[in-house]
Amino acid sequence: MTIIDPSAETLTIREMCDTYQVTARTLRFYEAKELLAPIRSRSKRLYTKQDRARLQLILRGKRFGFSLEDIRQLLDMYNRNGSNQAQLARTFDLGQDRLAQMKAQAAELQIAIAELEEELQGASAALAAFRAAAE
Amino acid sequence: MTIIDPSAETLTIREMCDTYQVTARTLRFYEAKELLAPIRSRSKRLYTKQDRARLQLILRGKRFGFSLEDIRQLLDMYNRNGSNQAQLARTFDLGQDRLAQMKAQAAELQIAIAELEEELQGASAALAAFRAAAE
DNA sequence: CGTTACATTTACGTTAACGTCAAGCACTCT
DNA sequence: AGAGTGCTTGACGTTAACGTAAATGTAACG
Repeated sequence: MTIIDPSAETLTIREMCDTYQVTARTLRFYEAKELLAPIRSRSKRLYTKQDRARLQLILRGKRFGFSLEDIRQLLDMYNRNGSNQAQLARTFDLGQDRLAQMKAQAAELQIAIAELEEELQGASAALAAFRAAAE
Repeated sequence: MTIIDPSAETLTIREMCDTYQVTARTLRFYEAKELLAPIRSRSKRLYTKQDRARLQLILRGKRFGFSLEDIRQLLDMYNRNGSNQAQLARTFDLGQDRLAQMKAQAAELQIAIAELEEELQGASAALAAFRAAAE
């Protein structure tokens, strides 16, 4: 028999919005894209702990510029959804590719940071000269 | 005979496309957005060495997810366009902010890389188990 | 039972960064 | 002169990730 679990730590859509700084539209949009699947209590959405974990992963993915479609596929891996070997192998490969991309991006980013710092050195010197002249 | 224009320090739009792997539409689009300003030889665009340098900066900026509008502002800094102190100071601040953002992004990226690597460890182990069972 | 306060669905609007025609010059070769 | 090619300027189309508005539902409060 299925117990309804009164201690259900579920959040309403509004509580989710406040907690994670997203709009209700965003949550429904993610659901439409099959990134989330909250339970429904008579036409209302209820977000479980798993839903919240998924949302956090989604938001983290977005911070790195991954598309929602990318994220949807990555979520499968994080969930070890790959119940069969072929599926698991595919998501594994996908993760490998992504990892390589991220490392490349990190390397480029380091270079860009160094270059920008150098630029700012020059700008800083120019500013100092200006201020000295304004004396 | 066709003169090859020995002093040709300029490239046509097509040569630019081939050299930098962008479409003509893209180059015209950047021009409309005031990121580029090639000279015109009787209704035709000619790209100078400076134009090419700018394009390279644009493309590099894009690789890091900067918007074209962001890039347009950064170009001002790279060009030391800030002929007056106020302008220079503003672009300098803009660069500072950008640098901070990039460093934060780099830090987050490192964390994400570590996490993803860990995930892949698990997935790899699961795959190995599968293959062993298939023996 | 009416009002207030959110929820939900449906659907059109928005922005960025181009893609994709369409129609017309301007050459150059034949 | 005619044909072909490349370049030009519109101008509408496209995708992602939501925003925003309208119409409707429902739950709790007094």
